Amino acid sequence: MVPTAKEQFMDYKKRCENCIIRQFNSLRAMTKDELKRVSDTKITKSFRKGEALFEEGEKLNGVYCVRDGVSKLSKLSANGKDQIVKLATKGEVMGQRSVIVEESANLSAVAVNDMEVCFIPKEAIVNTLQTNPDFTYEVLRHMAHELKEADDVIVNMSQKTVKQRIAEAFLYLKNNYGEDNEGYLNLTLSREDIANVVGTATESCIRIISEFKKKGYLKSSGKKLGIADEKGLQDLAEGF
Amino acid sequence: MVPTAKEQFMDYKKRCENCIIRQFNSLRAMTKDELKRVSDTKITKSFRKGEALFEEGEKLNGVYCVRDGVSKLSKLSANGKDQIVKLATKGEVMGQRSVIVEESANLSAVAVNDMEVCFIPKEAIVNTLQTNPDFTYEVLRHMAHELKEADDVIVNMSQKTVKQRIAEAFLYLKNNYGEDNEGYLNLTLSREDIANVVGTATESCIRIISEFKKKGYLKSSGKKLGIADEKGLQDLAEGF
DNA sequence: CGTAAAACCTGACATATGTCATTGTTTGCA
DNA sequence: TGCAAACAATGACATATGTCAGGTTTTACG
Repeated sequence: MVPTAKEQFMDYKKRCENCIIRQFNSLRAMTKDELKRVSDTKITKSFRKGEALFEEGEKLNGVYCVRDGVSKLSKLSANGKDQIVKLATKGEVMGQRSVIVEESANLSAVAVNDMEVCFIPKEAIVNTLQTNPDFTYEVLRHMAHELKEADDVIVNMSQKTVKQRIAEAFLYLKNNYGEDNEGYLNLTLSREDIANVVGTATESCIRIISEFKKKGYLKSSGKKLGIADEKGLQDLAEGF
Repeated sequence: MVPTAKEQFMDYKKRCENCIIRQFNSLRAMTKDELKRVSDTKITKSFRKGEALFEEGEKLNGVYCVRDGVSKLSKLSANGKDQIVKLATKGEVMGQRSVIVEESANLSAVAVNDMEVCFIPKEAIVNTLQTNPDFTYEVLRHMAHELKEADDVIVNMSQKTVKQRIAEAFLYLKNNYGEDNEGYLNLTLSREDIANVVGTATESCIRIISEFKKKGYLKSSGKKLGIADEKGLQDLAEGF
């Protein structure tokens, strides 16, 4: 009945109070007690590449905190195409918005690669929102930041050409997910996913990537892609 | 020295506590005392059509609460075109985001028609955010709603054709600003503004509006435009 | 009232982008 | 290991949209 040292250590690591991830999101504004409550109700889940964490229109009973892997948040448009609105990575919390306004999910979340996430039932969140103003304020600041980013995306989507947006997408991937020691991007998205991020047809996306490779902006090795001429891509994204 | 009855009435109307507008925004979550403080520091300002309330990049020292008129919130893109991200009407508060995250404004606000607004210095807002959780939560809910709308705009912008977006824009104008008793839209935007809302060239916008008139979706009388076939426009916007 | 500026309109044309069809290439899995 | 399914690539073509250039009409204002 007495837990072994190893068991104790595993338990320790699984507690939200000790989770490093939390430092990167609004949960850092929670008190020890609140975190304890969250930790007691949370469920760790795994998703394989391609699996959906939740679907557009679904009622969410909690939020998802990403421990590992990347998820795409997308919405199906009337013409049958998926538009990827955002990528969520380690440390990010998905589904906050829906839980706060008590609406069903506006976006679907699908794993881009294998993921490990913590599902936190909404009671713990709503409860804290009602009692801890610091937490509420932190969430508010975060949402304000997301809103700004969304506005910027709107401007890019409507004013930049597909070529510019694809160039930007690659710069984004490098800046947010980094590259390996040979200069290839750590996060590899399919051409279709990239097309869905920038809002274009897959074929157009493929063509432009090929062109970028030919012109020396991008390099490839097997399935991996890398940025060969960052300055060039930046100029392109700016419209030169 | 003793105020007349009329003066007293005017004073009464000018107080935030008695302002009907407030019912439509987060300020309704403020306490009597907080509203009193806001009312004591607020400044009523008028702007004529075309004047800027504030510009992108400017440090905002407060928020703007719209009492009358409409403002366009836009951002200049690299190619020199203005993208209108949002229209703000009676009851809406502009600049909240910037004040909350203490950043300079991400968008410019320009009066679409003559406006009357209340400028509320940020101290009153920040103060209330720190002391009144209900208010913070209300602002949070509002921002969450705006974020959802922004995500939807992203999807529309990247997946719908210009024609669909223009059709949508007119439906939006009707639903949000209504029409007069002859069926003409209450809010008249220039073709250029409409083009900047849907993210297209002014000429393309003009051409499509002409086409809509020819096909009987829209009607016009002088400068005013009206919706002649709502169902038709809806079908068009959906992609039929 | 008259004039300049702004707004609106239209045509001709170039270009970007989407669509469809086909083929080659990689991947995952039995 | 080999095969089917997913992914990537490419050509041919249609179409949507932007650009430039030149008009007309409306509006603002001295």
